[in-house]
Amino acid sequence: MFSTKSEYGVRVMVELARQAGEEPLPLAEIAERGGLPLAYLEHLVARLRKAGLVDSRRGSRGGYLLARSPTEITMAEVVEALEGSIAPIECITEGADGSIVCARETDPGHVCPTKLLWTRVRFSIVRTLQETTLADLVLGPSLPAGPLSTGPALPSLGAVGRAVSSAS
Amino acid sequence: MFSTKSEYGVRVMVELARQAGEEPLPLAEIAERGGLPLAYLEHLVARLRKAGLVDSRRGSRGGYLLARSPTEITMAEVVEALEGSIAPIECITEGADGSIVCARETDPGHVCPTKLLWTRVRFSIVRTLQETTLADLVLGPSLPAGPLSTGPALPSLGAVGRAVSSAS
DNA sequence: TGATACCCTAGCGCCCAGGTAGGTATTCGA
DNA sequence: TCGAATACCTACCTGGGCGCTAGGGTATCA
Repeated sequence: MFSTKSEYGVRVMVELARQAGEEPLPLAEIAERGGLPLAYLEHLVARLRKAGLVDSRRGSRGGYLLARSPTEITMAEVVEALEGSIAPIECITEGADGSIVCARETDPGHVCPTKLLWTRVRFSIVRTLQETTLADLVLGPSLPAGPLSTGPALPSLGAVGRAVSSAS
Repeated sequence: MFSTKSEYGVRVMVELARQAGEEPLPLAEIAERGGLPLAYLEHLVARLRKAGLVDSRRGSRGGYLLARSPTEITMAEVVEALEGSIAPIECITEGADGSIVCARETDPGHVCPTKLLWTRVRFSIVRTLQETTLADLVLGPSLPAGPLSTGPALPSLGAVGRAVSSAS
């Protein structure tokens, strides 16, 4: 699924959001708070900057700031900046015109029977990422266990064969 | 994202669904039709069999059949059987009781600010996989662009929140 | 009795996520 | 004016896992 690029990158954004309106936050500070490797964060924050999600101030007393209000930054932007693109499976990509392209449908006339599935999955992921803003994460625990948050139940999943084997 | 295990495995299931009710379908036949490596498919179909999704007949004139009707087989079952678990990111797993566990929340009291995001994403993926049955893929293009399909529109946030909360 | 097909275990190569290293450029405070 | 602090850049390394192969064994049918 999503790599640690997204995991770390989102954490960086959350830290910056908590700093909002104040002085720029040095990356070393973020790395220390989260126990994350500084040198690696530099790569990630570079992507965020090129995507226009954060601004930077060089030199002493420098650091990073959000380029916009947390309410105007969606997780879709953040994750796409970090991962490069959002695709549930390799054979599915988004064309320049926004259409979904399946690598298995090279020769026209042959329809990929699984395209419907991956298109649906991709759509639901993108929609969720677009509907979640940075502000949602910062407000975080204040939410009284929101509709999508930590609820224990995934009702029918338990009925789905043996429930997740990897987690103990 | 999902690996080719899911990609190939779902294709195998679709081929079996198309054969439904008839004689068992040899794996070599499936491999040839899809241009997929036979020896690799054997690993995948073994998982599907252990998950109770397909039945097998050994010997000459043998092969594989669906264990149930295509309408009763969800993609959540198929993907979970193939991938082992469904998690958008490594630090998120599903506990035995169905609750979502975040590896970053080891010490109690410390709340992971990104858990909300990954929980939402995971939930939307699982829901989509559960709502899509094997029959949907076999019928394929006959569907008039269902609610989750390729439509460009992005509905409002509130709608999804409530829809999901009712499911739990 | 052979041919067909499922079934199991072991192992291998390549790619890349994840991280390190070392340098340069810019800004601030004293 | 200097040096500390910080962003910014390029190159490199490394382990693990995905995707696949190899080579058997075992059940069933003609």
